[in-house]
Amino acid sequence: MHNSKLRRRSNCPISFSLDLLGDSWSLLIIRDIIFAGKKTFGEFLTSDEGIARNILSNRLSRLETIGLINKSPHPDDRRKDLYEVTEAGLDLLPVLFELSGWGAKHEPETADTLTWLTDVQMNKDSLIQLIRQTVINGGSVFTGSESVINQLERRQ
Amino acid sequence: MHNSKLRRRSNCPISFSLDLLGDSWSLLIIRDIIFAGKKTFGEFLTSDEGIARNILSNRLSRLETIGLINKSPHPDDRRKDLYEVTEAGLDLLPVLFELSGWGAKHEPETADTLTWLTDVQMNKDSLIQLIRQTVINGGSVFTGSESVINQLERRQ
DNA sequence: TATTTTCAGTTGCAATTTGAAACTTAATTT
DNA sequence: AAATTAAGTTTCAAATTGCAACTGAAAATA
Repeated sequence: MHNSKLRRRSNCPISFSLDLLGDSWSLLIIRDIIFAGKKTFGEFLTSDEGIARNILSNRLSRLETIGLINKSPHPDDRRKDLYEVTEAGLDLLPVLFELSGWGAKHEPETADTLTWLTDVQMNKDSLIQLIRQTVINGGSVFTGSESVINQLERRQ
Repeated sequence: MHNSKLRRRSNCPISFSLDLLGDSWSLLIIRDIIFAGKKTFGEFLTSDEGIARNILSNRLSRLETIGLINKSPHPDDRRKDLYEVTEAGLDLLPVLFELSGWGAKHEPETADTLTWLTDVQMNKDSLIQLIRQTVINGGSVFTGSESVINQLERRQ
């Protein structure tokens, strides 16, 4: 609820980003939306990392306050809400890619998930643009018929 | 000392990176070394964000355990140690740049610090390579006579 | 319609982490 | 020899985390 930790520690942009995102869950939620197409509380709960319900609740409202995600009523089920990433949230794509690249390089066991990316013969900016458009249109990188991977396969 | 939190939550490379770096201090230490040329405990303490001594101590030993920094005796003062970034730590440069870019975009007040970067007419990979070499040689981005900014100025 | 199940979130509580300040020990400076 | 500086450690209160049980509303089932 009341949102704590809104004080900027310094005027450094890296520090500012970490003020908002410097914990081990926030970016995973953004990842889940963009890559796995997750949209509801229950879907976030099922991720491998096993976030606790109260932490999830806290992070979702914080991300909403910050303006990285939007919450809206689910059209088909009034118990649920729909969480979607904003443009500002999509601006984190390069951060996610670099974190992913670093992790995959330094713990190769984790690299399987995204070999597709390094395989893709595509300008990085174009790829990011494609992902943005896909997600804006309700899709995601990995899931759904209009997933980014499907689109890329179709193009080949 | 005993280093807790070494269990990987999942096989996702982003999650893995956050297992190691998902807090609000670790990346700031790497930033201080690379950008501000800080090398000693006392220098890290003076950063604007105001890290506490015990947290700093904890993070330095963790970063060393992970292999992102090296610790060695200070040649001129046996009370001090010298902390230097490793190649794996330098691999975080793209992450730092993207976090910086995101922060500067979404909180323009923090952008002053790095306008120099956006101004630089230089291939991004080349810039990163220049920074790596500079830091490997004991320099940093902003400080010292062989700083990256000095080198860039000389080139113009 | 009545009952059961599902869903999102909250609450309570123990364990861990954080943060500030005082303290320790060794080395350097005066 | 005495005072100062440096890197950490210790102590303790406050905040955060994580787990499990609970709640209330809506949906599904019988």
